Amino acid sequence: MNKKERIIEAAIDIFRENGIEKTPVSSIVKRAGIAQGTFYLYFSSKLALMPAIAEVMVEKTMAIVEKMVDKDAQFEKKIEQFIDAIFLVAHDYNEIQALIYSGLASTEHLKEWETVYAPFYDWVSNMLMDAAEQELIRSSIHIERTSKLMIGLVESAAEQVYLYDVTDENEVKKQKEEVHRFLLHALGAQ
Amino acid sequence: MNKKERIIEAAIDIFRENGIEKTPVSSIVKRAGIAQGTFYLYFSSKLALMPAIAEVMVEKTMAIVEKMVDKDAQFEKKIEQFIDAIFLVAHDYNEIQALIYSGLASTEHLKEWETVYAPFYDWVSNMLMDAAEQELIRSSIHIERTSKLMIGLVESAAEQVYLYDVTDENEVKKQKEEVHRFLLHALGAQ
Amino acid sequence: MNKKERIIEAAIDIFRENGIEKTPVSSIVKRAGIAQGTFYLYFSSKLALMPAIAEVMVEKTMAIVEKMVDKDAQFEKKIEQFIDAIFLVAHDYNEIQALIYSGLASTEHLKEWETVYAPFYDWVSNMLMDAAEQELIRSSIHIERTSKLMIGLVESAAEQVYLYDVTDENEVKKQKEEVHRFLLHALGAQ
Amino acid sequence: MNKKERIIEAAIDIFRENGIEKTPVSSIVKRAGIAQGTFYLYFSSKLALMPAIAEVMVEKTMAIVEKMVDKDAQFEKKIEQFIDAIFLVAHDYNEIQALIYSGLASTEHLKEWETVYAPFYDWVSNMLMDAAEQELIRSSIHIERTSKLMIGLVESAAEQVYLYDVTDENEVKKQKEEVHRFLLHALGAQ
DNA sequence: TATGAATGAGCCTTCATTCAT
DNA sequence: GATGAATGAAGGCTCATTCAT
Repeated sequence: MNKKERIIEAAIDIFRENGIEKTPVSSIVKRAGIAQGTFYLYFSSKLALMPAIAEVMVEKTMAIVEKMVDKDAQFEKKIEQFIDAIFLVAHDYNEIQALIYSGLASTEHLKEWETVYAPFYDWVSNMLMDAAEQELIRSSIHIERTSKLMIGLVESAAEQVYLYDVTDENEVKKQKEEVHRFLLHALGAQ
Repeated sequence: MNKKERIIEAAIDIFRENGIEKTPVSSIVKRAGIAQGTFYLYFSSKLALMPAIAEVMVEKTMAIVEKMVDKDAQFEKKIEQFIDAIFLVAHDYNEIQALIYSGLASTEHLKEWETVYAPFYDWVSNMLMDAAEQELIRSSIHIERTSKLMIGLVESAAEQVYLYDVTDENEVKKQKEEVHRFLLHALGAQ
Repeated sequence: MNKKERIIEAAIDIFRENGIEKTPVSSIVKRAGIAQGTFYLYFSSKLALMPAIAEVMVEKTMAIVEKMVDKDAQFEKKIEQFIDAIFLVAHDYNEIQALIYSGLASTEHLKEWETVYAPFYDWVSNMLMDAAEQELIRSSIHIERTSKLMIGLVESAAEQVYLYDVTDENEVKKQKEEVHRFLLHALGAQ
Repeated sequence: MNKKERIIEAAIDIFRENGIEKTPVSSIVKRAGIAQGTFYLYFSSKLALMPAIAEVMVEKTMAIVEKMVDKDAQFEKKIEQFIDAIFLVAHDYNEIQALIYSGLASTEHLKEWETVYAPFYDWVSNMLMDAAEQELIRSSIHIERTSKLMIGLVESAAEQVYLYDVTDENEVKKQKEEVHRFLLHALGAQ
């Protein structure tokens, strides 16, 4: 693995453990096994790391979603699998997820983040579009807007569960079911 | 206004302007018009300020929501007003909101935050309960869980709009309408 | 002695030993017997120290000049004493002198430096004016300009001697005499 | 042009723009169009570059002086042209000049610098010697010493003008005239 | 209670220099 | 000779916190 990737992976790891603001560059480079100065060969500043991390996080998220959602399943099932996937990501990348959506990172990179997120929004949009063509969801839906609402809903639901160290699996299951029902009704799925 | 309140108000003001991590205690006390050392008479550390801020923020949020949502309006209208209120709060307290939900503040205070948020969840729960009693929403709803989902949905929708400096009022209006439709369907409102 | 003065004196001392660019703030504060952070209570940056140092240096220079130049001596004698004084200062504050005239310090403070130097220029101007009134020097002299030339001449002469670690006292004496003759002729002194 | 020369020229250029201490080796090599490591094939350190620069600077200075001072002109005219030349150099190479005379560069290379400057001192000495032989200047002059005084005088006069961003051409002209008169009298030129 | 000068640990960043290719 | 990625020591500066008054 090249140095740049090692920096990003190391940063994600430590950010998950200690939070972002509390993580000095020195920790990142130590974990990455490189010298302090090397960091700045690849990123102009600590902040410039963020878009790269967001990108990797989106890739990870999409990989999990694509793996868990069965292309050929029924729509209801797909939604269930989608929820499972998002909850899994939220569970594993609690801190990072929070960062990415919180906008706490410098506003200078916000524009880049939209670009970075585009593929994920597109993926959900496509799923909705298929459903719309098959008339499985209500016709009044604006696909792009709704795809974002859907992602926001499920992610915030997952965060609510995991942010407070919920370890009761049953509680998680019930939350997922509630989201599932909520979402299916929202989409007007029969 | 006593010193403690002045500290909190000053902190909220500057956090909105400069972000939280970039706001030193020295700025807060300057704005509050007190001495540096005085801060520590009221808060044991900079971090200990956060729950107090969250509390005030929730109070502000509830004040706005209660003011904007007409108790006697029809359910659909109430939902619309609720969305308007949350969007307004998100617009004015972008950065703070982000903090509160992101859990970026020390995990030590997370428990307190749940307590702090309780009244807001209760308020929404009550609104849903009324609607449930009048059979205005589907019976399969779990009130408490759904109240959180609802808040999460609307807040994330608002953030998606305001995070990226959207100034196009028409765009905001469309987003609100989409959320409205989405939410009414989710609740099974006739 | 208060902290600000201690910083300035410490800085002058270490600058003389190690040069300016090679002196870290940490050395200055250690010598001054204060904490690193305290430095920044009195000077906004390392560079902001320079005008204060220049001021102290000018004060030191003027103190020596005023002490060594006998108000009631004859003009020729006064010039001799003036040269002695400048050579003494140059000998003791080699490095600092170099700094002050080299303009290596940030151009941002150059304007302040002119102000700082003003009293020294004035002092020499007054000496020349007295001589002019008594018709001891040529009438074609522009007092202000010439006072600066005179200072520049003597200081550069002293630097030429001391910059290269000249320890031969006889050599120094001859240089002084040459400057004396050069200067008296330049001024058209009879 | 070979690499060594390219390094020197590049260094002089950037030093003039940004100052010496603020110029990293990386900038020099970039401007010179060579690799970072290549620098150290020609100079053992950044500091070792200084004598080479001084040498080139002296060459440039002498080239300008020799070009501007008319060998066959009258002595008074020659002095005027000499002053013009030094002012021109000071104007163009402000920062570098300062370095060279300030001794701020490592004292380890000071000896070399004297050698480097020798030809310039010799040139002025020769001019004075010619004048002395023709009895155009006072006989009490010690040629070598006076040549250095003369250079010191004119350069400090030029620095005083250009250090403070004087752009008023008339002011510069007056300063030159004052120096001219001052110097002619100092030399006892009829 | 209130003050605010003082502290000093710790962070981000720069940059001269090295060395494997 | 030439390269340029990598190094890591060092420096300027910030800021939460303390404490004598």
